[in-house]
Parts: sequence; C-alpha cells; structure tokens
Amino acid sequence: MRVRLEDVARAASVSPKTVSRVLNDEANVSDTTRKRVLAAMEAMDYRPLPSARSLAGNRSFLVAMLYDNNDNPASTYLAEIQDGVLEACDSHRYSMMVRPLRMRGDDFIRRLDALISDHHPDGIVLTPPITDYAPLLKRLRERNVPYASVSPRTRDGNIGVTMDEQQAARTIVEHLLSLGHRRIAHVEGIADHGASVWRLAGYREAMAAAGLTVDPALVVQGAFTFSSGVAAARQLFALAERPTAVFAANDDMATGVMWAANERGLKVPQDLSVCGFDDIPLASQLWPALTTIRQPSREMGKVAALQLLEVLRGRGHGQLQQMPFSLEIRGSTAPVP
Amino acid sequence: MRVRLEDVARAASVSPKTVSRVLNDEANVSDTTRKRVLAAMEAMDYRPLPSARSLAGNRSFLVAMLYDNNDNPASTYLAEIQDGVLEACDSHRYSMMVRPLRMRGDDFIRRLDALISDHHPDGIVLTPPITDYAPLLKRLRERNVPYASVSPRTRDGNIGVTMDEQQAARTIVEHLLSLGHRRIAHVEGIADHGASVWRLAGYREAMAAAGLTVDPALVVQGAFTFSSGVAAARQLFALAERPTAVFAANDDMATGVMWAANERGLKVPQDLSVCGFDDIPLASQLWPALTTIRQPSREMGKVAALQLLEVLRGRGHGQLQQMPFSLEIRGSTAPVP
DNA sequence: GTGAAAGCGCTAACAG
DNA sequence: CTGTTAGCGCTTTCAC
Repeated sequence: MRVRLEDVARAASVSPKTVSRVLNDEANVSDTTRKRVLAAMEAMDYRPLPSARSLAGNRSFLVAMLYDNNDNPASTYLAEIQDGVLEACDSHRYSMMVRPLRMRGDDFIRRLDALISDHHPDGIVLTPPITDYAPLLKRLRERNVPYASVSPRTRDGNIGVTMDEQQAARTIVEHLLSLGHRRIAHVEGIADHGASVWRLAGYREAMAAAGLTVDPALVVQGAFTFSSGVAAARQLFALAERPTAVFAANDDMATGVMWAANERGLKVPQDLSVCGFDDIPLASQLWPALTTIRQPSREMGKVAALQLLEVLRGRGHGQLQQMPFSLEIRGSTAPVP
Repeated sequence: MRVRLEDVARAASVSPKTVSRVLNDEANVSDTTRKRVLAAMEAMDYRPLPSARSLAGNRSFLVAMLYDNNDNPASTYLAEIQDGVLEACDSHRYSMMVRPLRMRGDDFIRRLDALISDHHPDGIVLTPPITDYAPLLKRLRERNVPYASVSPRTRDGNIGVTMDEQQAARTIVEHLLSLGHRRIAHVEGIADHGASVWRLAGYREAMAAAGLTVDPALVVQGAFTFSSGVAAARQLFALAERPTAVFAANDDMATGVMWAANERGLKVPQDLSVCGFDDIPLASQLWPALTTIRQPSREMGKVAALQLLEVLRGRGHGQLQQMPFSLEIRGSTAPVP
C-alpha cells in the first residue's frame, strides 16, 4: 500500500542508499542514475515518511516561528509574517509551527527548553521583540538551534531581515514638516523594543535637521496598543499648547490617537494630522485613511525564513537582508491650519 | 545524553513496554507501577521523541488547521481561531500546523492529498468556508482522516462548534428595530457561505416578525471584504429612498459601510446606523465604535479542536457544540432621526 | 498485569 | 560513484 524508499530502489534497480542520496540532493550520484531514480519516485508518487526521516537522520524538517503573545495581541502584523514564513518553508518542503512564548516571568527559558525538547525544530524564526532577549538568544546558541530574526535590534551575529526604520521614521516626519507642521508630537512604543528606539530616533533626527527643538511634553510613552494610543493622545490634547500633528510609532496607536481626536471633537486632518507606521490593513480602512510607512511584512517573514533555511540546508551562513520601505500618504495628514 | 524510554524503564525497574503503557495512558498497569514510572519520568525529565513515536505507532500527534486563503486575507478572525486551536492541542501534547488551502481551481483535492501524504496529520480542523466543500469532506472520509469544523453549514455528521448565527442576526436587527428603524438594509456575504445564509435569514426573520416587507433594493451583495462593503454602501446611498440603518454580514464590510458614509458626508449614527457581525478588535477601535455580535472565536477554535482530540485519543466520537453569542451595543447605532 | 522480540522507514558509517 | 550493515527510539504483537 504505502510506497517506501525500498520500493523505489527496487523499481530503479539501485540500492536504498542511492535513493536516499537523490532524495536529499547529495553529491556522488551519476546524472543518469539520479534521473532514473527521480523518474521512479515520480511514477510511484513516492512520499518520504517524515517521522522515519527524522528518526534516522536526527532532524525534523521543522521550523518554529516564535512570537511574544504578551505584547502582541494576535496582530495582523504577525499574521503577515507568518504567511511569509510559511511560504518559504513550503518551498523547501519544511513544515512550520507557530508558537507563542510569553517573555514575562523568568521561566521562559524553561518554556523554550520544553518547546525544543518536545518538538525538536531544526531552526527558529524570531519576531520582535523576542529577537532581542539576550538570555533567549544565548540559550538557543547553547543548544545549537539556528535562528533567524525579523527586525532584530542589532546586526551583531544576527541573520534574517531588517528595514531602515530610523530612516523611515525620519521620512514620515519630514513629510509632516513639509506640510508646515512644527509642533509635532511622537507617541513612543514600548521603550526597549528596537522599533521604539529607531522610530523615536528618526523623529528626533528629522526635527533636529529642521532646526527644531523638541518640547519634551510632545514625546509621550505608549505601548504599541490601541488603548495606549488613546491614553497618549488624551495627554497631548490636555497640553496648553496642543500639537498640530502626531506621529505614532505604529498604526494601532495612531488609530487610538484618531479615536481620541474624535472623542475630543478634533477633526483629522483639519485640526490635527496623524500618522503611523506598519501599514496594517486597518490603516486604509479608517476614515480618513492613515498616512503611514509601509513595511513589507509578508516579504520580510519570507526572507527571514529563507536565510534560516539556507543554514539548515547547509547551503551557507545566511545574511541579514535589508528591505525597502515606502511612505504611504493618505488622508490623515494635511497642511497645518 | 538524551534520556530514552529504555533509560526510564531501567530506572523504574520495569520493561520498556510498561513505560510505553504509562506514557500512552493505557490500561493494564497497576497503580503502584504507574506511579513509580511517572516518578522516574519526572525525575529524569524524560521527553518522548515525536519521530520515534510516530514511526512505530503510525500516528503523528499532529493536528492541521486548514483555511481558505482565497476568501480570507489573513483576517483577525482566523488568528483568533488559530490561537484557540493551538491552546487545545497544547493541552494534549499534540502539535499544530496551519495550512492555507485555496479552494479555487479543482486541483485542491490533489493539494489536500499532498498535504496529508507529506505531513500525515492525525486530524484536521476546518474553518469556514472550507467546512462545507462536499468533495473535500468526502476525500477526508475516504482517507480516513478525522476532522472537526468551526461553524459548518449543516449538522449532519459534523463535529466541532457552531453558534446560532441566525438567532444572532435576528437579535441585532431587532436592536435596530427597537431604535425605530424601518428601512434597514443588509449587506450580504459571499452567497454560498453558511455565514451569509444564516445572517440573511436572521435579518429576514426579524423584519417579517416586525411585520415589515423587505424592499429587495435594500439587500445588497457583498463579499465579506472591506472594499465590498464600500461598494455595497455606495449602491445603497444612491437609492432614491436611502436606508436609515445597515446591517452588514461582518465587521469588515460594516467598516466599509462606515467609510462610504464618511465619503458621502453622512454622519454615523446621526444620519445612518451601522452594525456588523464578529466583533473583531477593529470594531471597538472605529469611531464611532461598531455595534456588532460578539462571536467567541478563540473559544470556538479551542472547542472545535477539543472535539477532534477526543476522537483522536479514542475517547469518544466528538460533539457539535453550540456557543453563545452576545450583542455588543456601541456608538454606531442610534434612534432613527 | 507485565515482558521479550520484532520491526516501523529511513539514514549514518563504513566499505568498496 | 554505489552498496552493505546496523541502528535511530519507540510501539506492536504475542507470550506468560
């Protein structure tokens, strides 16, 4: 009933080991033999049994994608990354599993260990902010589990994918400046996330380049969530001298800012310009649609996974690739009143 | 280095087979022996190797969640379902994999076969609208792959989870009626999806119960997407006699309706009441926040997976459980002007 | 209630 | 370039 490697071997008149070689793209098989074996596989619709391959070969052909479900409430951003990772894994016949890993509490190393011992992934794709937890990275290295990161905070030793977020932030703030805005506020993300650091830096850089000093009251702490955006905006609107524009460190917070503006009776963009970062689908569904930085999340997931797969397949060491961003100008930003 | 079942057996002074029995919760092990074995496992931090278990036992301990990535652009709804399924699988030490399966084209049976042959899932969780493709269900039965469904269109032979969507739709329309609305429009989802059928039926039922005849022009075709909601709303707004309220078959389309209202200069809820279905996070982030039916998606994913697991673990046949819904009244609905 | 023997389908290590 | 041999770590079958 089930076609086994041995059956293919018999059909192609070679030894099982040779079929195994062909299956695993190994060298030391003559072209004619290889073709004959491939033909037999095709003809018999042979499907190697993953468990047998794993047991004998001591590898799982499994990639695990880790995310922090603490700071990331099932966001669209992650869903897009996941999609890209899956596509990359599929293209090399690896399977993928998705795993939340709460970073809160210091037993996360134990949980990481359990994950590895229970599922034996050959490699791991890390998403922000997990990309930057030193103890976690250390443990992965100790246990010799290769990993690739999406938007890690530093380059050192990391493979995966990045985007020039600081430059992107600077670009969007320059857009506000070009509209005549001077009192531009920033709603920060969770302080130690790379994304927050870069986006804040880009904001400051653009302001400085325009010769403006940033009023400290205009930089408000947020936490990447919708409700933190609402809270931050309320704080800004209570200021004696209100900002005329707000750059929020992500779209969720920008949505919160717009919500709070509505609540306060402020018209966007007439009374207040608002912009975000990420270009989640919601951004173009708001009224007015949100001016934001488009980040090619799906592609980024794919590229990160491909770097990892290069390592897993013994094809190289993997790179840290940089992806382009784009400024999406929509209805939420307008010239200063 | 790695602790094997054999090592546990030695430590507990029993045979490997007995440890295996304990591991698999089989009968025919005395209580004392069982305890001794469990203690040894615990002490040695024994982790069975999935591939060895799969190879010998001919099962993968893998559940695959299938979704149609054609009609479902990485929606939040699916992310929540996925979360619930994952939790259920985790609780029984099963792994989970997520797989898109485009229903377009008639080679999807081939792709389904490949999926099964390549990954050998022990069971499958189906999400709408895949729950209702007869050829797919037939194939799963032929190949003897157990499955459970989230919101299947019919009860017959299905296990998993449902919600009384028709009753829910009726409830939300009754809410509009109680606000004095009479010209209530409905934006339908993709015609042959169960969700569309039920929600439309609930709408008609509520209207009929109120003694109202539905103007055919007030029922507009949509496709569950934001942009289809925009298009449907434009059509409704062009009517000689505009509706005073719109019930869209899901939140994405309701968002589109609100967007189109803004575009047209109509104030929600003063000029137009709008409501949706699902309660995706976005619903409470819009301004005004969207009145909708809350569907406990995460719980539903979990319950569906638990039914499947019951079958996989030989514990029973699984049920089709019904979950409760709730009407979330928010700012997008108000008394008729 | 417990154990001994015989594989599951594949690959590693070697030999040629 | 190709084949032989011996497992990988678990479960099955069957015996006791």
